[in-house]
This record gives sequence, structure tokens and C-alpha cells, in this order.
Amino acid sequence: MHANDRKREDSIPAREMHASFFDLKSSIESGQPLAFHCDYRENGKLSNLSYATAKGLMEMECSRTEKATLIRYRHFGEYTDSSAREEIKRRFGLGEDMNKVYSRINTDRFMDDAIMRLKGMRVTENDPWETMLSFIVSQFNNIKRIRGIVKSMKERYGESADYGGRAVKLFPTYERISKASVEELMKCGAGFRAKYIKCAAEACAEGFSLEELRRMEYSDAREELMKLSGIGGKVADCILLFGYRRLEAFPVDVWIKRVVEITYMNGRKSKDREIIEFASGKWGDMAGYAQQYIYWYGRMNRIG
DNA sequence: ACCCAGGCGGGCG
DNA sequence: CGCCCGCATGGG
Repeated sequence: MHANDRKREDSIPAREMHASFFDLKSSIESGQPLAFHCDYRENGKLSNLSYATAKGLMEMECSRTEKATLIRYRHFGEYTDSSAREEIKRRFGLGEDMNKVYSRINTDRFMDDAIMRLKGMRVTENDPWETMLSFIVSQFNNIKRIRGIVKSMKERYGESADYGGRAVKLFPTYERISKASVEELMKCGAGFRAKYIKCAAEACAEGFSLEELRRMEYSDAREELMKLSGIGGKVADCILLFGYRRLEAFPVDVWIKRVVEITYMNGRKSKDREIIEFASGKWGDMAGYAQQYIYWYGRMNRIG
């Protein structure tokens, strides 16, 4: 593909759709898996995202209008206008009625502030394997380095593809990762997590069914995930929330723990189990949404 | 230098 | 069971 083709494709008019309560910036930056893999840019009121899947490449640009967010998108590869549109809707949970979500999780002053401040932040839905790898990498780690490690694995193990003149690297498959050695995986910066990554990839390659989990009860799926070495309760909940959109999952990390203890437990140290039960009782099947707002609002304001 | 990061497995009492 | 420790690595 050369300059001419590139020019021609860029002249394809972008499709448009509107969404209310949708903020791409916070949805991308709030530590969800999309942020770990995609190319995201921001300038002023515009934010751009491009991401590749096995089916093709998506480019979107968001801008705020008075009452909603305008999403302009182009697609390459196998996507059609309607499948691209559905892909965006699904990945960003745009089918969710945020008035309903907010009325369910706006239980107190703290949540009211968090919602006010982060209005439009969505829980995203990501590929289960991408989510699994990303959150195995996340343990005892920070977001910046998680992105670096995932990116490095993508460069090293991801297949190359060409969608309409755009050369992209796809997210590495579990088959590919399962064949890598632990030493090699360490070279991506994975550190002590390399053995867990290999173990999970091998399990998936040998029949651990990520699709099966979709049909299981939340608690059964969680238990199943935790059978894999390197996946504990927190990572399992992240996989279920961000990979399967199980909105009842409430991942408890160090930030959530601190913020919840300060805000709701009167500063008392609590066990993860207690925090999960508290959240589940308070926000029920929307606990995952509450979690994302508590997490990112807590971090934005350095609470804890 | 020291501390922390979207935790987890293993070992010990 | 619950508790405590080490763990790769890089940035503040």
C-alpha cells in the first residue's frame, strides 16, 4: 500500500453515531484493557482511538456536542458499516442506559461526586483472552508498565495484518504465547508473571474454554478462572468485569480497598471478602460500575 | 537509597 | 483456615 491508496481510503467519509453519557477519554484512561492495547490520542475536545482485531481496524473520533457525544468512525477489513457500529456499541457498552446505572449506584455523597466528575465513563467490554493476559500482567504492577509489557508482547508475538493500507500488529493469540518460553516472555518485561502467562496460555490452548465461561454463573466462572495459576480473586473479577461484562463483579485492588475503607468502613481495615460483600449488598448487579467510578475517582483525587 | 504498583502462590502456625 | 513473605521491574 502506498501514498495513493492511503489517500483514497482517508477520503472515505466517516460514519457517524451519537451516544449520550459517553466520554471516551475517561473510558480509555481509567485502567481498562482497551487502554492497554490501543492507540489513543487526545487534543482538546477531540479524542481519537484506533484499534485492530482479527476482523479489521476501527478508527474513531469523539467530540462533545451540546447534548451528546458525536462518534465518527471508519472501518477497514471485514467490518461493514453496521457491524462496525455494533462493535463500537458493544465494546463501550453504549446499549446500557446510564440513567439507570447512575440511579442504581448513586447511593451517597461520595458516589454522587464521583459520578458528577466522571460522567460518561463506561465499563468497556474486551476480548476475554486479551483481558486475561492484561490482568495477569497487572498484578503487583502499575498501569504504565502494564501497557509497556503488553505492547512489547504484541510487537514480539502479535501477527501482522494489513487493513486497507494500515499495517497493524494484532494482539498475540494464546496459541502463540503458549509456545514461547518463560525466559522469552521475561524479555518483554513480564518478570515473575511470565510463568503465569505461559500457564494461562497453555491452558487455553489445551482446552480451557473461555467461551464456556460466558454461559456460566458468575461465581462458577470465577472459581473456574481461579484454578489457573496466577489468577486469584481480584484478577478473576477483572476478567469477568472487563472481558465478559459481568457487572456484578467487584474487583478489589489496593486503591479500591483504601477508598472503601476510608469512605465506608470508618477507616477500619477490612478483608477483601468483606469489601466484596459490602459492595454486593450496596450496589448489587451494578457493583462493577460502582467499582470503576470509585477506583478512578479515588485515583484522580489521590484518596488513600 | 527507599517506596510503591489494579496480587498471587506457597509455606508456616 | 489465616497470616506473612518473596517476587521482577521501573518510575517517583
